[in-house]
Amino acid sequence: MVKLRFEDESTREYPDGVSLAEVLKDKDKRLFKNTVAARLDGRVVDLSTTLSDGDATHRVGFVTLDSPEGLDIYRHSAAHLMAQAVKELFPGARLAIGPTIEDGFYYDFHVERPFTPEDLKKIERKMKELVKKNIPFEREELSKAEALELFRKLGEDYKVELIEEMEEDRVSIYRQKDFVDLCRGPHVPSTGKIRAFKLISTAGAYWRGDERNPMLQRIYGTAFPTGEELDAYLKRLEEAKKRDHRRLGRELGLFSISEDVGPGLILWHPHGAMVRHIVEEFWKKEHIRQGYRLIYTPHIAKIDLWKTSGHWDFYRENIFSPMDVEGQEYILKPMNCPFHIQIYNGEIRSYRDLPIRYAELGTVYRYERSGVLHGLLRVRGFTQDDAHIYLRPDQLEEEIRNILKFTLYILKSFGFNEYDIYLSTRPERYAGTLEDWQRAETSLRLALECEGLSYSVDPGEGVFYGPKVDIKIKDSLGRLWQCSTIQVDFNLPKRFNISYRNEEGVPTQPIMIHRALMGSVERFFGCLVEHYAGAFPLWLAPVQVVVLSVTERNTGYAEGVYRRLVERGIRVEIDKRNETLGFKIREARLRRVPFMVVTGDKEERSGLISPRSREEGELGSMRVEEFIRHIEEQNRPLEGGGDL
RNA sequence: GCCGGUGUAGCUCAGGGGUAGAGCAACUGAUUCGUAAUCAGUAGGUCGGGAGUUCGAAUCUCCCCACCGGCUCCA
Repeated sequence: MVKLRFEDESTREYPDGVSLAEVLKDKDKRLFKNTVAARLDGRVVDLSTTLSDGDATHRVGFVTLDSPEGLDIYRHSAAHLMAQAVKELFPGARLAIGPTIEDGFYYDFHVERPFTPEDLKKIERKMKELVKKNIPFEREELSKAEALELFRKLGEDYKVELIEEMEEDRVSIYRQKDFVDLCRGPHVPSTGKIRAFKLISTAGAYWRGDERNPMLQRIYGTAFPTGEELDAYLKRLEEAKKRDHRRLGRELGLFSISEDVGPGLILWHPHGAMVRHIVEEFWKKEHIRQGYRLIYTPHIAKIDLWKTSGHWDFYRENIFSPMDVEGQEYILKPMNCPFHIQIYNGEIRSYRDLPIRYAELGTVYRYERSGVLHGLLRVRGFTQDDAHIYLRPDQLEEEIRNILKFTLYILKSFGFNEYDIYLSTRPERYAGTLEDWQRAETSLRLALECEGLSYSVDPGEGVFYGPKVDIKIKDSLGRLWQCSTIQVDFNLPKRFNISYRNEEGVPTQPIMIHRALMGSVERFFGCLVEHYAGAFPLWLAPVQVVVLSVTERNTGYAEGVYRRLVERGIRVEIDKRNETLGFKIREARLRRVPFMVVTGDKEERSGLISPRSREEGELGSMRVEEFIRHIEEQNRPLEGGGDL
């Protein structure tokens, strides 16, 4: 007999050899349909797992489709289903890996010819056939040697490679009829369990993500418990595309990229430029409040500066080719730091001067490979909201905490409350001493913890010159873009041999911190557009108010109202075209203007105006002064520009 | 850079070997209108660029360029 204790604390006994599926049917038949796996003594296992006598009582639970864990198992099984279909249609295909990802799964194959969109349809049809056949997922455990022999015989050399690197001596495989895959599992009981799925796209992907390896063909797909949920997901994707900053950038007159100018180079149109201007003004004001000194530096400089900094050695593939100036080589700057160092180095610094904080909206140019450009989010010329801080070791911890607070304050001011934080630690090749690194990593960690932030650690992903904290923001399709970055640098101070005089008057090397809060103005603005779906809050809106005349009779009155708003510094436009009010409102709404002011005969007679808000609709009639007060109250960053 | 896809009017898209179409936008005129599209007319394109096949190419082939989705890389 097997003794089981369920999650509801009830216990029951079953005969030896009972499977968890049978247990489930006995325990709760209704649950069966939605259950994909079981939890046995804390491990997630297949429902087909059989139990035999044991001294202890087993703890048993069930994993259902409505849990994230259950959905993940379900999607992983869908990936196997897809692989089975691919193998049936393309017997020469070799299997690589097929994990689940957020919202779906993929599988990588080595094939002679890349998949076409038609192939996807065929594969999808084959998957449906296999679902109808309701083929069981059968688990089998083998020794490593047996597994190697099996996959060698099958010609699955990627699997062989994976097994060879495994540390365990036993591995598990899953079979669906003739299809075999190396897999830890668990899986749903049979293909018939998989109900709603769709293959989304194909893409080339390097084996193990290394471009020196062969390129495999990846198929992305997704699966949901029901067709309705799948449709809802696909619809959500469509909706998200409407928030794409590239689309809104054109529709709202924010920016453009011209083939004649060159890829990755941004033309800021008046509305986009206005938002940028407001963002930059806010940024400067806040930096001055935080004790930064604003500086400006050139766009080109002699190449030697970059040789000294090490960028020419380490970063050359991203630097545009040098240009010849009177026999001297100059380059477009890919980074601002060497300039800031020059300014620091311009005079002798005392320990009393530190920390020195130089901030610049510094435009840099980097050669990015053509396939990686992406609207405003990945470009070849961009403006970093850069700063370099020179400080004594004893100041490191406090300064990092201040920077982190400042960063979060800036992000919050623009409405960003969701982001992913990463701490990247020491890589194999590094500059500076182990002690330096430990101190810097601890400071970064401590700062994150003091702010109560959850973060992931990217071990060994730090830059060679120091550890860093990055904050990434999601775009409308959930892709992450690194914006804020705080990097400790032990390298440049040494390379440029910068120093301050310590208390004994001895030249001492300061630590340098690079930091960008928004990352780059372009990327940040792109994220901002998607975050607000183009509907900027009042303080950022390029046009805050549009005055709408109802008929041509009212033009004069409308102009008067318009002038009064302009005089108060409100960003206002007037629409006195010979169009219906409905038409003008529609246009202003499509432009996401926060306020419209209707001025018709009625208003003219009473000397009032009828404002309409983007969010709340009609606000009723009021005096111009009252409306202005309303606007002025709301015309500020979300945090109100208060103290940190 | 690599894999796949796409490129037709300012925008969204149809057409698919016999020399180009719609809607919206633009322009002109009429209308003078009350909270998401008033009506009518006009104009607008060497079909991304180049080469080739052909009597004839926007359409077929090749090479480039740009964009889109991934991979790699990154703010």
